[in-house]
Amino acid sequence: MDYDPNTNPFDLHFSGKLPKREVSASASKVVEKKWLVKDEKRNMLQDEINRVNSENKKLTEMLARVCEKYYALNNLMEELQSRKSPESVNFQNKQLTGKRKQELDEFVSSPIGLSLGPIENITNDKATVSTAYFAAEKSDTSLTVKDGYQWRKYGQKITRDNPSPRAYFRCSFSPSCLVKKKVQRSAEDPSFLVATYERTHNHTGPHASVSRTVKLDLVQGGLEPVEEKKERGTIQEVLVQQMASSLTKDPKFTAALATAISGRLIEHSRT
DNA sequence: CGTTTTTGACCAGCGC
DNA sequence: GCGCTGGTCAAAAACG
Repeated sequence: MDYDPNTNPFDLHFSGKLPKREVSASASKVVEKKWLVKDEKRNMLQDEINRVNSENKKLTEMLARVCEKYYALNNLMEELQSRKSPESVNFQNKQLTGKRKQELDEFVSSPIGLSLGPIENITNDKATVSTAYFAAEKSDTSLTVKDGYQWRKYGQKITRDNPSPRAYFRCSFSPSCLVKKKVQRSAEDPSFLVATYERTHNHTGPHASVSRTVKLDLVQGGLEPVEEKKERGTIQEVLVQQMASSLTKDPKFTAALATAISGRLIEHSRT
């Protein structure tokens, strides 16, 4: 969308040939004139770049708004769908022996989630349970996960088969929102935080800078290539896919990408 | 001063 | 009943 019909490659060709010409007295005047023309053209181009730049900004904002609406709609769809089909997902769940085994299997075999975070939903009449995995610094002991919602911590426990504690959170948006989550470092790979969500929010989705957090996690977090255990390889792979899918569906990331691309185009057109 | 976090106490479920 | 475990409560402390 940044193609500009007014942009003329003339300048480049001209300047490229300049040094090779023999310079006579009359020719130098011609060159001088051409330089003036070039200056004028450069100014015009600069104006044009500025105009396109501001246009890009507006388009980016529009895109962000559209994506935000899409995101909200997507959340709603997700909620409706999870209310509809309780049995199919539950089947697999009941066959498993322990809670923790279930958690792991769920992670390894599950399809990629629809939106940022949840990989799989398990629904019954009482509650919706979903699990999400976040990359985290090993040194970070806070057990907080930036998923865009606001949480109030109400407990912390040491569990039997995991050296790191489990933290319990409630959604603090409103007392009527009954969503809870548990966050604990993965026993298999301590560079992940495992967040387990119960029920669905009865209010609008996250407004915080989720995409920025995800970007940060990608930079800081455990996405360096790891090639040790088989299990870990699978976990890494799924996480990468999940994040990729999350990012492409995240409006703010899309907007940021658009801005970045337009920035690059402008930069390119300057050279 | 209101909100959030911390943390030990308490409770419920389960197996023995 | 008893002990173990996971989940929650609530008073005190910390925070903004």
